[in-house]
Amino acid sequence: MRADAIANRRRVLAAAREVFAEQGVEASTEEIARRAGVGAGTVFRHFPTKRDLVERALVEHLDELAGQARAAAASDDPVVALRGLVAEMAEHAPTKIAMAGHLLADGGLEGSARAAAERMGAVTAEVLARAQATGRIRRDVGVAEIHFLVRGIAQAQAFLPVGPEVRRRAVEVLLDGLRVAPRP
Amino acid sequence: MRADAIANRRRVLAAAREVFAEQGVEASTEEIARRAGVGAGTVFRHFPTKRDLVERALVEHLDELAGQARAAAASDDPVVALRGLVAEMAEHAPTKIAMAGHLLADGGLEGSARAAAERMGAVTAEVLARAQATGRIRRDVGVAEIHFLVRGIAQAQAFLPVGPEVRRRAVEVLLDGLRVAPRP
DNA sequence: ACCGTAGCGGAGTCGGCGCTCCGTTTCCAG
DNA sequence: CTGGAAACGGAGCGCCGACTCCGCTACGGT
Repeated sequence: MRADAIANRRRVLAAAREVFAEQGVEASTEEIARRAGVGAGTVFRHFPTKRDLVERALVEHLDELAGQARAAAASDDPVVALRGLVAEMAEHAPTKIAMAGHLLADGGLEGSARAAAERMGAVTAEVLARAQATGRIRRDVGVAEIHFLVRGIAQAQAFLPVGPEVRRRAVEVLLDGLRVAPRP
Repeated sequence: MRADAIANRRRVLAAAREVFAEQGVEASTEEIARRAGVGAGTVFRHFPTKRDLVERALVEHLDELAGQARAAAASDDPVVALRGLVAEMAEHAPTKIAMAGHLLADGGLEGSARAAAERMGAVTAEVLARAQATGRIRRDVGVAEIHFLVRGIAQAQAFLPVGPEVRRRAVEVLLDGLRVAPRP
């Protein structure tokens, strides 16, 4: 592969992530081409369908998130790690969610996207298990519930942007709900 | 207005709600016309733009929800009423959310849709205030946080359908988080 | 430096959807 | 019953976005 082709591919992917974050997955391919400084043809040569482009962008997003989560998992207090993971996901997930939604609406997650999602799930599972081992986090929730709740928070902001305090308090409520609850 | 026109209008609106619930707001107007057993022209005579159709469907949805919420508010225990409201919203809101999202992406909520949303907010505020008055629900959350969290749960299911137990547990976590929390 | 070819650009094609137009049908007042 | 207005149906228009095609550009091995 020629050097300029590699560079262009990278620029297209970067532009796509930018545009998807700003305008959602509905953004036109031409806008991405413009942002990347290439022609539409070039975009389609590197990513034959829009789905391929979204999929690749999602994989990069997920892997970055998983990386951050692994870093958070290194924290001494597993409960703090869980809090950090949830807060991080809640803040940065909206774009990712939109992309996953687009793929799901178009044949379901497949191949690399599914693999990346599973890597992410594995990290979450590890952090959650360690937090539960301290006895301070309720044991009747699993990765599914965590992802569900976080996906919710992320999604909710994507639709109707909301002040950072509201989001913070919402995350707080979620985290309190995850503690081992006193049954009144 | 002629009798058949009134009947057709109702059939179109009913079909629209059905189709939006099944396929999302992206569904084509023609599908709605087919389902209603009328021509495309008829749909557009009653609802000059797709936006009008979505808006009208959303208002009906919101008012039904508000009605259910008012019924729940009549419960003896205000905390039970809050639980009922949250559970109800979480289960039936996905379609509503999608419609609101579509309107927002196209100029924001306006007129009747905004009014209906405010009616819904008023009911939520009342239920929440009464629950907080018992001293069992934390006072640092407002309607914004409640709607935010519920919107999240609704949204999350719309994207990636999830078993009813997962949703139930998620709602449970949310509700536990809303209690006055012991600070460990 | 040279030239074969990988790669590029962007005008053009195709399909889908919102919306319009008008000849035809249906309702109902007199 | 009947005339005229109200309402209907669905072919057609215009636009937009995904994707293709091909003449041109410029990279890089020799």
